[in-house]
Amino acid sequence: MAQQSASVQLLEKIVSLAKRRGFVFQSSEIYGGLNGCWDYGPLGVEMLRNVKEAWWRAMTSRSDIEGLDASILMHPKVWEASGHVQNFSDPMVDCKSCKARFRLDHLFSEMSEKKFNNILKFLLSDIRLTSLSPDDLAPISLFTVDPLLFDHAKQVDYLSQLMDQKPEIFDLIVTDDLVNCPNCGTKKSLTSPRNFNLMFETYIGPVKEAGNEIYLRPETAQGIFVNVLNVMQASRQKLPFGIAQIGKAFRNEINTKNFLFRTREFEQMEMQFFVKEGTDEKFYEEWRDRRFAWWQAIGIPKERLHLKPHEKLAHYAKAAIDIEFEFPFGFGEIEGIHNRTNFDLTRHEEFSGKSLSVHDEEKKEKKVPFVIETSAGASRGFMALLCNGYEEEKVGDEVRTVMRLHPAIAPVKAAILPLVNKDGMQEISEKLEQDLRGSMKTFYDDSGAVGRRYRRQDEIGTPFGVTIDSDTLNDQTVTIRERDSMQQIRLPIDNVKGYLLERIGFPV
RNA sequence: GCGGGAGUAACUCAGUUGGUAGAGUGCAACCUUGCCAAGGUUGAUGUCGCGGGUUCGAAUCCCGUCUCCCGCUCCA
Repeated sequence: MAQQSASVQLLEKIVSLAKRRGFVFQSSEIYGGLNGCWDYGPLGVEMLRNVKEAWWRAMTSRSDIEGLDASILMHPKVWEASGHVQNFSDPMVDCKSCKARFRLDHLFSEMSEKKFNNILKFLLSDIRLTSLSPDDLAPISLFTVDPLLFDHAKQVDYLSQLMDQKPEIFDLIVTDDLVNCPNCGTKKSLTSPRNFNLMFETYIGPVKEAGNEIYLRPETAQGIFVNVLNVMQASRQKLPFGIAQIGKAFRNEINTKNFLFRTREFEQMEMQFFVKEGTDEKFYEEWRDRRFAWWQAIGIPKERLHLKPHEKLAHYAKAAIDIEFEFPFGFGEIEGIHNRTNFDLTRHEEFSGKSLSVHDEEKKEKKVPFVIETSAGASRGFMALLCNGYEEEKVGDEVRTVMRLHPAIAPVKAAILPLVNKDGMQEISEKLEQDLRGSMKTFYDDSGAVGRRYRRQDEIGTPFGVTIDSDTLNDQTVTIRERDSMQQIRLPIDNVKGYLLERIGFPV
């Protein structure tokens, strides 16, 4: 077997630690697991809650952002309006010979121009194409007649759409040898285009029958859009203002991958900021910078973050940029900032028949607001923080595994440790732990050597160790040992709570 | 979905031509220790991923299947 790369080993170490120490378990493990699904264990759930809490505070501590928690199941028309029914599915074809699978539009965009043009000619001339109307063919003939209108990408899109709707046309092209498998080159081996819908479908009500299909939301944003006027009126907000929401979303990915990074069920932290048209670009830049700074505030160094603008924009977006984190497998998106324009609200107006425009007092007109979206992955952010924090550090001749988490993010804030188990040190420690417990997540441990206990805490990212020793018995002071530096300071036991609370606060 | 690798204790992994399941770490208890995982004693933990098959007998051979990792593919 080829030697595993260091990055693979690193990810496996993190996964192993996550399991061993109770951050993340595989879903349904005793049944052999479920592909791409993970459970958060005792430490993981604390940490995930901290990530979400940090985000929630950063958002809703502002006077111009309100919170919301919309339901996962929504009216099916929402997903028609959002474009997911149409765009969230890709027509795919398989090669019956080599079993490779291709997206239909990729098939067209990657073939030679000559071959592509042959297909266009075929469509315009073949008399067997009875299901194609003159309207269907008009865009193609337009492209063919006028070279100025010849836009390859547009034609590819158009052809893909056409053949998605009328797969029998694609079959004819295959039969006539106008397209073969780009992978193995076999002729007449491609299947009809089939739709792969990435939305999870289920049924509302106990009876599974046509007409009551419903989707699990593939993104949380739409719950915000359909509620924009409710929130605005209830909270008496004016433009510009935002709505923040944290919740699960579901995508039936073809492949899951890379631990928590690509899963079918994931949690988003989204804030949609509604602005007047014309101010959208300013707010887009402002939120991009603010969000980029936030990830740094919760402990990710700038060097491990990238801002990556989208080259191809989604159907709804005017501008889009990803914040990427340097995972062991490479840079991957942890948040997207999009200028969604007025696309979503306008579409919901069309599909619902209800006005979603907002009255502008200054201009005396009603207009549909523009939307700047910040959409962060809670699960991905969680994983990024684990990967970022994990470090094997040389201390003397030994290796110390330490999880460098921001104190606000760390699942356990302080470990309370009697240096040894005698002279009443345990009793004092237990009393201190009781006292701190109401204010922060603590852990009491009196087993084995103190060094071992420190190291155990290092591995789960506990930022502080409070040790009760023989001096405590005389002068009521304790030592506080800091995780990253391993340095200790001495404090009166009565000041411990105040000191810790100050250090573990959430960044704003 | 295709191809490659893997799955044995909580973790990392041994396990010979098929013959009663192993190590290290960890965990628990007690002792020792008195500030950075290394001392002593004792102890617990296994559907050998799952399901079939071959066999007197399967962790081991065969078939199927699930999961994880890698590469394609996919990721509006």
